[in-house]
Amino acid sequence: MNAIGFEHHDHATCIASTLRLAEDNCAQRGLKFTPVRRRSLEILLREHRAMGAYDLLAVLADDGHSAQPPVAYRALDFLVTAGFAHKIERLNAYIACCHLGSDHAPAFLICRNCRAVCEANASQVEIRLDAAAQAVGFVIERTVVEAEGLCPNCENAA
Amino acid sequence: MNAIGFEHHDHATCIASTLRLAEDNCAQRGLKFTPVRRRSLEILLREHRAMGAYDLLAVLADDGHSAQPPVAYRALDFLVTAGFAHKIERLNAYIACCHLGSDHAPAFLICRNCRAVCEANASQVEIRLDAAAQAVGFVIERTVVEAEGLCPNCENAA
DNA sequence: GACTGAATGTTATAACATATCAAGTGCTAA
DNA sequence: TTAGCACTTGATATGTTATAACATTCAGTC
Repeated sequence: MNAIGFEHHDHATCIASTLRLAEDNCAQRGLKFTPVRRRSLEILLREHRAMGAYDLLAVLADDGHSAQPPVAYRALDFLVTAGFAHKIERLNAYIACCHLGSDHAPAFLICRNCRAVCEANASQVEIRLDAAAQAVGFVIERTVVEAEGLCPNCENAA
Repeated sequence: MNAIGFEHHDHATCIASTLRLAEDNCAQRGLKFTPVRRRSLEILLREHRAMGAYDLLAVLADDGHSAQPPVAYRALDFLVTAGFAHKIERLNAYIACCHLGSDHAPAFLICRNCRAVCEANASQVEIRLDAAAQAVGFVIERTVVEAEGLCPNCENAA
């Protein structure tokens, strides 16, 4: 399991390359990467932390887009379904995917202080859970793994 | 990892014994197991599935209790904090704990069709996640593990 | 141009959760 | 015994998250 998320990086490049990846991915799969969807992903990437649907909506509104809730929820639904973003259930918030392109089982480390979110790989966790599920005849379709605590920055500050 | 939840059992006994356990537990720890709190746990135990706060509230109201949201949320907060119930983040709902008394890391198998919830033990999952977190300097305080899919009953019905 | 299906616009409302302040309850220590 | 304190409950209001429902637009295709 590896984890990326609390350290700094070249953000402008990261945004641009991820958007391009998403574009290609949509082209391949015949999905429509419309302006609102593209812009929504860009906003999530720029923030690089969990955003509520209404946070996203506010930014979209500043852009001059229609500012009704369904606009944000539809865009988020598209991004999540396409695998470009994840929902953080614990926060009722959304975050751009760090591993776009690779089929993966995400796990999240969520700082309860600053809301920073780090996406890790949970494939091993999932395998383990899957075995337990099979034992009782349960068929897993999706798994949520979210750990809440303190990130290195907040831990040190405390 | 073991899992209890989709099979039948002696429900009346299960409710009574769990309530007694909770009572004893509160006495030991100096917590107040007030009527609303006791009744809330009893309702959750009786349902034996994830209930929304407003579902609980409706039942409390039928009892003649005050029917304002804070009543339900306070009771649920007490039960969750005391370890007598868990919140299912995926459903924004609450369920009575199956392993009352034992300090445990819960994992849930959630049926997307009938909302049945099975509580499993996720201690091994947690150990694994904890190792990954330490690698990036993250301190885990609580872990949410929720798998969504189809329970045996719904799987067979489909 | 007319049909079709997907995406978007718009209004309204459902569902989930908390802030705040007032009032009651039970303990304890002067 | 009663004054003070901590905690619980009552009540009102409001904040936050999410979706239902229906109208409209738009791109692709026949």
